[in-house]
Amino acid sequence: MIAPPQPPLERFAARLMRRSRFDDRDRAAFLALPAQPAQIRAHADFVRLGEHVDHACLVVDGLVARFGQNERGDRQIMAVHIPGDMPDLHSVVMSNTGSGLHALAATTLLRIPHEAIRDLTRSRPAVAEAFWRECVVDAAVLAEWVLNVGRRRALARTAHLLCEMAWRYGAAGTDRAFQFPITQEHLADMLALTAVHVNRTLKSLREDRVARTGRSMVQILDWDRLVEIGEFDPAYLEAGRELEPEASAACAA
Amino acid sequence: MIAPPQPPLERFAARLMRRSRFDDRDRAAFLALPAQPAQIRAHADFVRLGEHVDHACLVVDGLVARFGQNERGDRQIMAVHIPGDMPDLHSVVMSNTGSGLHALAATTLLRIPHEAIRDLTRSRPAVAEAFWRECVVDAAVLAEWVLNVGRRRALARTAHLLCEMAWRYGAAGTDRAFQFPITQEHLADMLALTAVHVNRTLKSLREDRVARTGRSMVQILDWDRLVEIGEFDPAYLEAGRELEPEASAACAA
DNA sequence: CGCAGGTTTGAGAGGAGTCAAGGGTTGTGG
DNA sequence: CCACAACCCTTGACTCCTCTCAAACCTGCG
Repeated sequence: MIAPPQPPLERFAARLMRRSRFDDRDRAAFLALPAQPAQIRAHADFVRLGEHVDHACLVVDGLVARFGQNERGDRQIMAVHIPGDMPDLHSVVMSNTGSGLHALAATTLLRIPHEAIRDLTRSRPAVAEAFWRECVVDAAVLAEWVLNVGRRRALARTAHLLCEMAWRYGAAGTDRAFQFPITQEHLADMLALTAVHVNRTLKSLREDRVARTGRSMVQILDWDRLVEIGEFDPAYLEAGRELEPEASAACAA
Repeated sequence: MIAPPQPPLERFAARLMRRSRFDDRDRAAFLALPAQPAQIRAHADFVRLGEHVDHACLVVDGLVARFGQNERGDRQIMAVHIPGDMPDLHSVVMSNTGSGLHALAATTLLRIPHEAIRDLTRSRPAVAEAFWRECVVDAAVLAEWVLNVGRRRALARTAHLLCEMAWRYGAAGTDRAFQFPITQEHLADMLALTAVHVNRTLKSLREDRVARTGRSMVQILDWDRLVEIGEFDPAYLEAGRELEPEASAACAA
């Protein structure tokens, strides 16, 4: 069941190689990974809470959230994954994580069997290290979320999230915009606020001409102020990038 | 600079092998890791915020917190590490994490150079996978902390933390106790509360005869109620343990 | 056109923060 | 062995950020 190299896998390989060094054989072995495409409709939970999975997925297009919930059913989104991310790469070495995956928008995935990934990492140490590093970068984002949710007020917290997403989409800067098709309810689940309070917070950012959020877009009107309000420092997102130190330092505050 | 096998490393090897499979050569290579002991006094930051490190540490004795802080200087503890843990194993593949390490109590460490760990993982895939898995387990705890801080009230949040620590110390159960030498200030930094509110919350647990906290000990008076209040489910702590499914399931709620 | 889902706004309640003071413990030095 | 200092814990009163409940308003779509 070896599939021919697919463009999304090529893109992910390129992404991995920004942070980790692959030789030609690593790259070839990686691209030989079997992968099965899947379409997920918006607002579907495609991995339920606590479910065991035997494959990891790569986001080709769309937006995916990893979530948990308390006993009252209040959801908490713990991570957001954009195209090029693998939301549950961790499941390769720990198959039951107790969290679920939800499509925030219509999403295209590539499913890759755990078994194939394990075989690959056992034969190619550089690939194993790259996957390890991806998981560690995800954990660094998670750590920043603990800080954000725990020690920042609603306004700073919201601004910080917008900064993070803008940065990850490569859209950091004044008068830039990016696709972010989520409801205020979903934002609330990311920020550990209520939808009502998210609404008021976004209103404040809008009225102060800092950022404007719409149905499916976020427009940044004043990047510097957004960074200042959100206490944003992209170091935690860039830390894995020893390989191209010069890249994307241009739009920093 | 190869050191003779040290007891703490032996203990950590045993711990790794609960979750990951090592053969004799993996184990021998692991035990040959060079390690330098270090004593840290209580309440010292031994890795400052944003500092680059060239070694990872193993907690031999004591208690270590990984922390971040907002611009006001409010600290947020993102992880607590007990003897046998490696608080910054992630730094092997991502050397600048933007968080610091703090000794919550007098602590003995073993420092292991990144270079040695990298050499080991490149030659022994099983060890690389074990380290990857350890990082993923840490990330699972981190994800649970996002949920805890984001979606649980002070009482539940505090109870959940006590449950987690009891479980990790192997002291889960009614009328059991464990060493946990931290101040209410430190608890507040873990729970994203103020010390004053932590105090009131602990008072409530004490008065309801659920748990009693002292200077250096936590006594659990009613494990079942503590689990119920904290909505605690140890699945996220046990998920990495495919190798000994029967172990420590006895004290569950 | 009308419905469903999402957004916006208001009013009131409540959980946690802030400020401040007093009381305990622990450790140290005289 | 006592005394003191430092640190931590405890409690009260008040404030304020965020939640809750509720209603009205969009807006895209069947």
